Amino acid sequence: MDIHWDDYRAVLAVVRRRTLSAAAQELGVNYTTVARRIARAEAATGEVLFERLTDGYRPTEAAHLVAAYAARMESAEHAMLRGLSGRDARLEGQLTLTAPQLLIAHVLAPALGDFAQRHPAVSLQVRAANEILDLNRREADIAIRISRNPGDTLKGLRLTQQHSACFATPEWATRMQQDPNAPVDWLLYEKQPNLPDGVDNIYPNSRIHMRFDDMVAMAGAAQSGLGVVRMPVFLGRSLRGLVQVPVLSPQPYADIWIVAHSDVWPSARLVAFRDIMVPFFKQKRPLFTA
Amino acid sequence: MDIHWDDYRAVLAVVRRRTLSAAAQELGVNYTTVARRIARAEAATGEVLFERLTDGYRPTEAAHLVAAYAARMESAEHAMLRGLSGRDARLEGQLTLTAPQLLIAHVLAPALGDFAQRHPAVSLQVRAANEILDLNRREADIAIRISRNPGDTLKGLRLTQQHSACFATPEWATRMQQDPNAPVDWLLYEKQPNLPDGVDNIYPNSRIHMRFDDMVAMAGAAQSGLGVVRMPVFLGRSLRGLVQVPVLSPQPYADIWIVAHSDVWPSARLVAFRDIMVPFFKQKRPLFTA
DNA sequence: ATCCATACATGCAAATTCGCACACCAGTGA
DNA sequence: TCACTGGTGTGCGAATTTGCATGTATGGAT
Repeated sequence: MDIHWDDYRAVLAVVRRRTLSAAAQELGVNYTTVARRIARAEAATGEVLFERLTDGYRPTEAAHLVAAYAARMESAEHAMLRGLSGRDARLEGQLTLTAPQLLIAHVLAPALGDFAQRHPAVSLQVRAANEILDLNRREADIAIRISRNPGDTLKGLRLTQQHSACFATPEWATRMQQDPNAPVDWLLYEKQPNLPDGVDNIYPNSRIHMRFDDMVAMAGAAQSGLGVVRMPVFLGRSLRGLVQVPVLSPQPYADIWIVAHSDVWPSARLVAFRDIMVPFFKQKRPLFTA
Repeated sequence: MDIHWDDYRAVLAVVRRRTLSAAAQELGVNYTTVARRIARAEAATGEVLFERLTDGYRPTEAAHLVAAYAARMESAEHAMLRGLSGRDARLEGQLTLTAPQLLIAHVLAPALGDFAQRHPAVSLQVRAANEILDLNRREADIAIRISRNPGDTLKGLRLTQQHSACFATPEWATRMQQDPNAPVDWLLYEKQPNLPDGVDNIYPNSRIHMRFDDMVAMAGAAQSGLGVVRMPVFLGRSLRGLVQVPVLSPQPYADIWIVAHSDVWPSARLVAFRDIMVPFFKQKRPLFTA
């Protein structure tokens, strides 16, 4: 058996990324190295794994087979790393947190500072991602998420419930209070593409003014007076220049969870992190609810 | 991620074999290389994986964890290799067969010669093993086995049924025929440690003379006149100087199967091999049954 | 038509990895 | 006691692997 397991990994990377260069970037090596590993893998398996095209490597059926099993090997590796991480009793090294940008900026920051101060040997890496990172693949060790349930293979604690409400500049608020028939411009978030329930009844002249794929941008727009936004109350209350608009009562919003893969959940670093976050959110609860 | 997958493989090998040297042999590299890979794995995982003792490496708990997942990676690799092998349509390269020593020697040989002649580009490797090789791990591609069922994850065809009977030198046969009360010495095979059913009634002066763990040795003993042996009829009929002893009627014996892992089953080489073996055994069937 | 970005192939020098030789240690049997 | 076996650690030169620089091809934008 004269094949390196890392050669399988190269096949997997090229099947995924379709070019040597992209695969090389993924693997953190030079692309010529990837080319050579592919060549070795082909020699060892006795199969042609890729068609060399001018715009990339096109995987053959055999390469897909190899890649499928290499992916299994990779997920075994991830499971191993999670297992090692989970039984790690040291309060040192790295800890990667992912959380929504705005939650970090407006709520979490002091708690993170507290954690860093209490555990100076742990270097905290914060990934303020809009997308959901894959905790299986250890893109982060732990996540704070706004969602209805913690996730599938993940373990989680509910940090707090939340309400949402509608916010805008004081001018909008006054206008809406004085004349429900005045036109109301709404700013909508991509992921919640409809007007809040009941708005049409109370403000019949509502219109959808803009749609955003980004909360920060949308909040900025609201602050500039472009319209009314439904958002979690913690956010509306934290943003300078916004007030809650009347009439529409706050509604339940997705809860805030702290989640991690069950394998890494017991690690000392995560225990320490939760020990700070849970009381922190308990104390901050009024900020999140109406 | 700066760890080589082959380092995991080194950890697995050392956990299995307990010494660097043995692991190195398993991996086909120098033992110093294994030592260095272990060191790298420890650096990468941040865990102490082995206690360096004077008589070997003693795995820590962390090493067992790593090894467990590395074993998963290994079995994924084996599955991959089986998959590649199974879709291989070429009638060239290597084909490893395992079968019981005596079956090869006394029955199979001409069929193997036939195969080699018809498919000269396939180099047939024969492993006449007494133990059962692991087809999952590709210790052989295909096996001919004497057993009651083909096996668990394996696919198989029944080549023939079999009978067993009792054989000895003609002297024994004559003596037993003339005087059922004469003492009869039996040679027993380790795996069938009791006298054949009914023997005590017919030959009340039977005694267990010797036990063997090896069929070849036992057959040789029978040929030298040391006693009576129950064996498959094909074997008794093939061995010079033995005759079937009277009175005891032939009994059903475990069937002969040709088995392979279902992944490799469809490969051209295995198809070709079965295409020779199946008719061969059909034609030879009288040899196996009473 | 030309330029540019992006892809792969290849030759060569640098860096890394590997195997060998030797040193050392512990246990075992003569 | 002493040789011997079977284990590990280390230094050094050889072999392998890697990265860089350069060359070539192709498709799209100007």
